[in-house]
Amino acid sequence: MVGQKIQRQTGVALWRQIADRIRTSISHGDFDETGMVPPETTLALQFGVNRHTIRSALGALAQEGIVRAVQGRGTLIERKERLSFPISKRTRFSQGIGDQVRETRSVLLASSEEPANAELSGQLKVDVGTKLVRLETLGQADHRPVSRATSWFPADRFGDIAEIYRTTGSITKAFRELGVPDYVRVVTEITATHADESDLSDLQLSPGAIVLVAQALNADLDDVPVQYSISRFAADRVRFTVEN
Amino acid sequence: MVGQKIQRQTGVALWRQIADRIRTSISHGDFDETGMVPPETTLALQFGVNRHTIRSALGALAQEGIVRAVQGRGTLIERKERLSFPISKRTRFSQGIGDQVRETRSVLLASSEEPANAELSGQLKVDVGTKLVRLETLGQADHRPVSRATSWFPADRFGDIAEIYRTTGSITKAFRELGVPDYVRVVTEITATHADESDLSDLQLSPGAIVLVAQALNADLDDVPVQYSISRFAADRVRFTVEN
DNA sequence: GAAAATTTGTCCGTATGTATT
DNA sequence: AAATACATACGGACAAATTTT
Repeated sequence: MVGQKIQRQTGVALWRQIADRIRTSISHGDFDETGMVPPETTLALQFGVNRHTIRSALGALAQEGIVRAVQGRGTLIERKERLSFPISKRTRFSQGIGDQVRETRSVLLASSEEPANAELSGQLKVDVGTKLVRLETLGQADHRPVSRATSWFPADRFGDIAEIYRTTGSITKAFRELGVPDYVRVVTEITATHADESDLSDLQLSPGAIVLVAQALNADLDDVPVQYSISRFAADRVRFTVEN
Repeated sequence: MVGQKIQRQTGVALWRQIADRIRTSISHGDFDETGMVPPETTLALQFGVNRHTIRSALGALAQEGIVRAVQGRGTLIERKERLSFPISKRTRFSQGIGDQVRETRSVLLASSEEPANAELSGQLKVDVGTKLVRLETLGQADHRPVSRATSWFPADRFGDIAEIYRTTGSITKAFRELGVPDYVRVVTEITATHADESDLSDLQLSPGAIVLVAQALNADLDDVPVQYSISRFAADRVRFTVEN
């Protein structure tokens, strides 16, 4: 918690910087002994700001459901979560975090058909204009959203994948039904950026939050690309682990 | 460039959000045809803000050395960088990005000895209190800082690593001189957070920027841990790629 | 070369958000 | 709760430099 100073006049309000730092500390387990955030006056002293500013920060965290202020007692930590997502040859959403949460679920938000543009054709190794199925999905762990993904599949092989996914809630099962018994992760690209508007609503984030973006390519056992996806994770809820 | 809307009253100033988006577009190659950013009036219309707000955003990017405004002509793109860092069994700083830049260099910022705490002892598989060498290093590509790392090594095997690293500028070479001909990446954990004060100065970032944090464990060929490191990368300058 | 159009630079003022006291 | 100071964002107007016509 200590260490870095708060920056003024940077385009990022003090209350937001402090909220981000406290959120990180909570997910880091810094306050696990008491289960509470330090008193507002203590935080104000630590961060070198006025207590009002601390209250703005804690108010934002309360809005996110991370803390709950109780008059006379203090500010209780309601939730601290940072799921670990393994990235490997056999990366799958539900299996990877299955042992960290009670229930994982995938929800189909939307689906459509669209022609491959330059980027998609390059990734999936199809001609530009080839028909693709696009799925918009939401990954949940214990009823809380953790990832929002857009996936593309060649329509000739996987034209019905939306319907199968809707009923099974699993890409792996949908692939199996469509004649792909197994698939492997070819490459994953990881970047980070600020949350955009749809991240905010889909992942239930507060504005200014950070999202980890994973662009992944999956191929069948003959090395033919079957899925290209762009997944966005709430950075303060997940961590990627690459094991070699 | 299009897509997400700009968020108001979120604690993150509009000019900062816009600067982040333009920076991403530049590194994405969106303006490669002209080598210039669109005119301020065009951007103002696109983002739905006043031209002055666009000027604040472009001013921040000019401060970073990414663009340069020329009266009467437009705003020229000076530099577009997003280095790709491969993460694999044989991950090394200089080799991985060697083909993307002309020159890579590592600089030793500081070194010290310290006893292993609970976390470090768990990672390096040594007893708590075991003497470790800590190195603070800065990775540069073409004279621009890209990563800032803190590394720990067991002092019994690598007591002199600081001195050797200072002269060679390479962990790989230092290991070799100290009897470790080769080493492999065991695991890498990736998270993202806001830049802290030392990130800002070491990586020459503007406040509010995002850093990708990679916690890595390296082991020798007998699977004995030799290095645990926490590296911080400017998120808008790098991308991690995991190839399976 | 001259005029027009385009684009960045600077100035004024006003309203709102942020942070402190 | 209120007063104060500063940062942020907007709107308009004009100047200066460059490109286009």
